[in-house]
Amino acid sequence: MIQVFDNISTKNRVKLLNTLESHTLHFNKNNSFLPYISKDNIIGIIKKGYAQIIRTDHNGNRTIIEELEENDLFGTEISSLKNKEYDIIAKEETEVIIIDYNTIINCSANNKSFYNEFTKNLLQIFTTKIKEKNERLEIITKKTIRNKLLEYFSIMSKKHGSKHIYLPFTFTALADYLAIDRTAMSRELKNLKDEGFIEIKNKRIDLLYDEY
Amino acid sequence: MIQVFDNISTKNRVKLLNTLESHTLHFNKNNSFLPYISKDNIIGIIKKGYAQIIRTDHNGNRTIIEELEENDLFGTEISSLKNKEYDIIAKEETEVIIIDYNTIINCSANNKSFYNEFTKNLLQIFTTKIKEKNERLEIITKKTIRNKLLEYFSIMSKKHGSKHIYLPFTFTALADYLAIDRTAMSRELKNLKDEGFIEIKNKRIDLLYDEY
DNA sequence: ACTATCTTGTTGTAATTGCAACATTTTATA
DNA sequence: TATAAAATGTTGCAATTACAACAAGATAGT
Repeated sequence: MIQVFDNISTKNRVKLLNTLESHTLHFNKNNSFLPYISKDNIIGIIKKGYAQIIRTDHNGNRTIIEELEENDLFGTEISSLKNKEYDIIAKEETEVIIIDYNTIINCSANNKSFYNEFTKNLLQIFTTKIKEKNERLEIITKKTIRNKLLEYFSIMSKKHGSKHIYLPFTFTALADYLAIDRTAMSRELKNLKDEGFIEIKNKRIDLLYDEY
Repeated sequence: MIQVFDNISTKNRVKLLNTLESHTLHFNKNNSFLPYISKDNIIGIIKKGYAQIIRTDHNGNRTIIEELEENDLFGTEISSLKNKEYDIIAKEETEVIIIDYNTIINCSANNKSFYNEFTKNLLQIFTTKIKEKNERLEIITKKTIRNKLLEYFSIMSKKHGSKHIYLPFTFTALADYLAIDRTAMSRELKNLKDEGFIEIKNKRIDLLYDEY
């Protein structure tokens, strides 16, 4: 997977960050980014450390929306950043690079290769993000829990070319991803097992059918 | 809203399209694009005309996913293009520019301003797309029809700074957008009216509450 | 202006789902 | 390793929702 600074030398990275008038913030464990990010239209890059985008709904339930590791990018969920439900929390000592999105767009460094590499990298990262969101929409727009699960299985199965699906996260997180109640999902998974469509061993789901 | 060829002169546009080894396809009314697009990893631009991305579900119900007008872009819903449920249909005489996505990324025209403008335009278009998808996810992940509607109203209201919302499409299309049954939505809209939360006049919805 | 097609509103009903409450197990962390 | 926190599985039940089947109104195409 492409990352923001791919094909940009360490030396040029410094030049790039100067050109883009970036600044770096430091956060200690469990500190929130948001109070220190004034503008909404920014891109953040995790320079070092590890953070999480957290959402707290009106019932007080907290969900991890995204895990941010070194070189990961945040801020494209732009409409979300000013949304009071969201917060970004450093889970360890973390350094963050903040760049004004308008500077990226209006910057006149078109003749610098490091700048053009950077925008190309962004382009690819964004393309991937769009694909991921399409995928999730594809799944969530199915009307029943069963069909959401089957669509999810189908996509995962195609992606890895296998009928053995290894859940990349917990079942609780899967329910969040599918935007359904965890216990209702649990019930439906049991139904699928009982009807002989799937088998579940820990985080591995085996598909026992050919097509759906 | 930014378009793909903004800030690129007609002359440079020709150079750009050569550099990117693009080719142009012509379609008559009601013709499908897909049989003529071999690769999956492409970007299409509507040069002239008008087309629709259509989805046909397993029940045979057809939904318009997106309307494509001059200079509009398709193909970022990349995972969708090879999905058999989807089709793109010319609704009138239409010309389409096809560009291999890999050519855009691997192209070595970094020194050409028209190329850099183009990638910057793409960047902005993609950012907008990501925002739109986030917005929809934000809405669809709400658990009840009522909350989906209220979230939609809230976003539309903020976006236009008004409590008068003008539906940009039909109620049928709104139900599709929210991924809910149309008649169930209709019932819930009636409830919201009866409880004094909203008023509806044609395609205009007035919000009678302050916050939700 | 006529006709076919699309949109909208309504209602009954069965099926699906969210929620609450709980017991267990697993995983983190002091 | 002890203890707290998070994940999992289960079940009953009330609330929500999809679906089917209409009727009536609006819109578009010829």
